[in-house]
Order: sequence, then structure tokens, then C-alpha cells
Amino acid sequence: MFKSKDKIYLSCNFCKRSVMDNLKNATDSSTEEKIKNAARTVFHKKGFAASRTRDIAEEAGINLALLNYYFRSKEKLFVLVMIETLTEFFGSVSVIINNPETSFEEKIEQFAAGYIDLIFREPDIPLFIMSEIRNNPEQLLQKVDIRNTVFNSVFTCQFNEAVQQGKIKDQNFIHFMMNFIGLIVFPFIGKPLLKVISGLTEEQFNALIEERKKLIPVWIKAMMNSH
Amino acid sequence: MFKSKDKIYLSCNFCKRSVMDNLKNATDSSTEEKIKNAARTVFHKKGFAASRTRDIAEEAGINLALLNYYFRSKEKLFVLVMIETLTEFFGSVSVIINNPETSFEEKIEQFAAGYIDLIFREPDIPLFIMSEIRNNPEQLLQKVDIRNTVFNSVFTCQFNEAVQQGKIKDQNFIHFMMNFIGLIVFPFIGKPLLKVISGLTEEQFNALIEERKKLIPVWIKAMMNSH
DNA sequence: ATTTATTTTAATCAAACGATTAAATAAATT
DNA sequence: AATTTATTTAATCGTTTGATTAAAATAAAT
Repeated sequence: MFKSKDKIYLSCNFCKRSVMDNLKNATDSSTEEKIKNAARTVFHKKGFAASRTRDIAEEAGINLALLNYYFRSKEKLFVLVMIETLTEFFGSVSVIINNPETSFEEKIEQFAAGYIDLIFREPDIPLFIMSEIRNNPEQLLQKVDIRNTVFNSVFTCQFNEAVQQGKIKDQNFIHFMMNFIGLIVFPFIGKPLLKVISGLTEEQFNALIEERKKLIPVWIKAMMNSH
Repeated sequence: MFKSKDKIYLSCNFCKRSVMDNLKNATDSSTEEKIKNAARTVFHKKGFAASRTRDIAEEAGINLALLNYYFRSKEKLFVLVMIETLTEFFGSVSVIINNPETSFEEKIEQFAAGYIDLIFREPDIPLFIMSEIRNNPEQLLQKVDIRNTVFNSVFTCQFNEAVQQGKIKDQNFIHFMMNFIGLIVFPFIGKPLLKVISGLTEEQFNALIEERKKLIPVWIKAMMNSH
């Protein structure tokens, strides 16, 4: 029991192999990938506590025992999904905010549009991350170095330069990032509530968010010069 | 078994008594109030699925059976907590945004400051509402008429007046509300993540949010005139 | 003082759930 | 072809968990 598979997939916390190696090795049609995709879907939608391993197995079209054979436990499978999700979610930012070719303003536009597109493809991710990280923040977040991604970025440098050159007013970078990310992400997090409040249909609401790709950069620039 | 208590506390969905009547009747020290407060704490912190009725009973300092005696089931207790939470959370807005004495700008300031204070007292509420409502939005939200509270408010009228009088540019009210609420609420929802990203301590982070009471109105006004 | 009603508890049930086992089948290796 | 290794399944184990029961303790009423 738990032979070679065990070494590859379950020792990721201890062995030298990175999660990314495992990702590359697995084909989309392979059983472990099927299970992981199913787990992703179910966890994202319901969260850890409300997800049943039987539901994940059914979603993957396999037996419950197989899930435990590959991933040993619900929790280990969850951690794997969480790492992949965080990596995807913050990795895609990294490309945009570290592009040396684009200006500060261009990055703001690309960031807003790119992120809204990303969340449109997987709208459950923001609420999933926020609510699951609440339980054990440091344990889950230490696996993906988000802080470094954000603070040592070209984007951050360009922000500081713009302040020094007097192009934008001097202001707290954390406030700026909170506002920027909040404007992008909040409509997705608050969607169920906001739909009821606004009385909009799914399509109307999505159209509104689509508009925000253009609007958020305008708003953010106005905010930056309002102090 | 399930005698007079039953009629009062468990038939709230069917009988003529409102939830508010029950609230008034119960003293803070009474057993049912102790249970409800404990349920509130646990549900707010962990969400429905991760909360155990045994934990709630322990938090309340009573036996598990007593919880079911008073509230009949975990789910009924949860619905009660959710209604109270929504009522409190959106009721407190109502006072501010329907005050006929204050101007549009004053309401923005009071709304921001008042809401940040409210969430400071109960910081788990925003994420609790967002994540729990995702599962059955209409069922939970139909119990509190939020849409009416927002759209038929003095605040909404004053917004429309300001647009007509050319004081602010013509813009989508839904966008405006999403931005406004998002700026207030998102730092609390994203707190675990934002703390790690920023590297700030609890106190530093709270101080930052405190600043936002003054900053958000400034930002919002800048945004409103940026189209 | 006795009955009646209410409040509280310990013990336990039944279903749900995560995990395991052992056995069967398929694939790969020698 | 024989043997080992990998994949898949049915059956089931042990806990957890929501809910119930019956009875004890307390309070209220007659």
C-alpha cells in the first residue's frame, strides 16, 4: 500500500520535489489530475469544512478509496489545492507587475483587466482564499511567497519613483494596494449580496464588472491624486 | 417536551410573532440568549459547516441537548443568527442613510466612519455574511429586505439629486455603491491575507483601517468626479 | 405540602463521514 | 509466461456529529 505514488505525491512537504514538478508530470486525463481537478471544483465552491470526500470522488468519477490512495487524506488534498490556487492566483500577477517594458499606468490597466478576466474564469477563488486562509493564515501562506511577489516588483518600484518625481502624491502604498485589489475583487466576493441588492440578472451583473476593467484605472488614478 | 418554549422560539417561521419580539422578551442572561450569543460567536468565526453544536453548547456553558431543546436544530439556530446579523448589519446603515438632517456628503462621512466602527466591534461579520450567503442567497436574503433599505433611502435620492443638479457627474449608482462598500469592507475580508502581504502587526493594520474613516470619503468624492 | 410546569443533564441513537482493508483487475517488467 | 507493480473497487471500521430520550433537578402554582 502507498508505494511509489506515495513518495511522489504525498511527500511534497518533505522531499525535494516541488509541487510544480508534480504538476508537469501529471497529464490532465490521469486519475490523480482528475481527482485534483474535482477537489479544486468542490473545495472552491463549498470550502473545506462543507466539502465531502465522497462528493469529490463522485465529481472525479472515481471511488472514494482511490482518493485516499492517491492523496492519503482530505486535508493533504486540500493543502495541495490551496497551494496550486495561490500559485496560480498570485503567479499571474507577477508576470504583469514585473514586466519591465510597461509603464506604471499601463500596469494598472493590465492588472485590472487581467485580474478581472482571471476571476471571471474562476469566480469562486477570491472568496475561497479569503475564507479558508482565515483559519490558519501563516501555515497556508508561507507556502507561497506573496509578500515578496508584491513588494519586490517592478510595479512597486515604479510607484515609488512616481511619488519621488511628484507624478503622484505621497501616499501609503498599502492603502493604494488595498483600494486597487478591493475594487477588482470585491464585486466577486459580494456578488450574491450585490445581485440581490441591485436586482440585476447574472448577465447584467457580469456586464457591469466588465465595465470595471476600464473604470477602475480611471478611478484609481483619481484617488491617487486626491490627498 | 417542547412545550411553551417551542411555540415561541421555534415557530418563528410560521407564527405571527416576529423575531424582534423574541429578542425583546429574552434577557441577556437567559439561557436561550446565552446559547444564541455563543452560536453567534462560533458561527461568525467558523461558518456553518465548520461549527459543531457541541462547541456552541460549550461556549454557552450548557449541555448539548439544551441547545436542541431551545432551538430544535443547528440549522434553525443558524437561520436565527443569520437574520439577527443581517438585521443588525443593514439596520445600522438605515439610520445613517435615511437621516433627513444630513447632506449627501455628510452621509458619506458618517457611513464610512460608522461602518468601520461597527465592523471593528465585530470583524468576522463581513466574511461570515459573504461566505454563508453564497450557498443559498435568496433564501437567506429574503428575510431581510436589504434592497428596499438601500434603494428607497434618502441617501439614494440625494445621489440622484446631485447628479441632476450637476454637482457630481452622471454615473451608475451600483458602481458607486460597490466601490464605497468595497473600500470599507474589503480590508476586513482580506485582513489575514493583507497582513501577511504587508507584514504589518495587528495594531498597525488596525491603525491603517482607522485612517480610512477619513480617507475613504476623500477617495470616493475624487472617484465620483473622474468619469 | 402536593401537584404541575419548567429547566437541565447524562446517556445514547442513527446517520454521516473520513479512512482503511483486502481483493480483483490491468499494466509493466523480467 | 511468470512475477512484480500499479490501478480500481466493494465492503467496512471507528469517529464524529446532530438529534433524541428519559429522567433528575428546580421553580412555580395550587
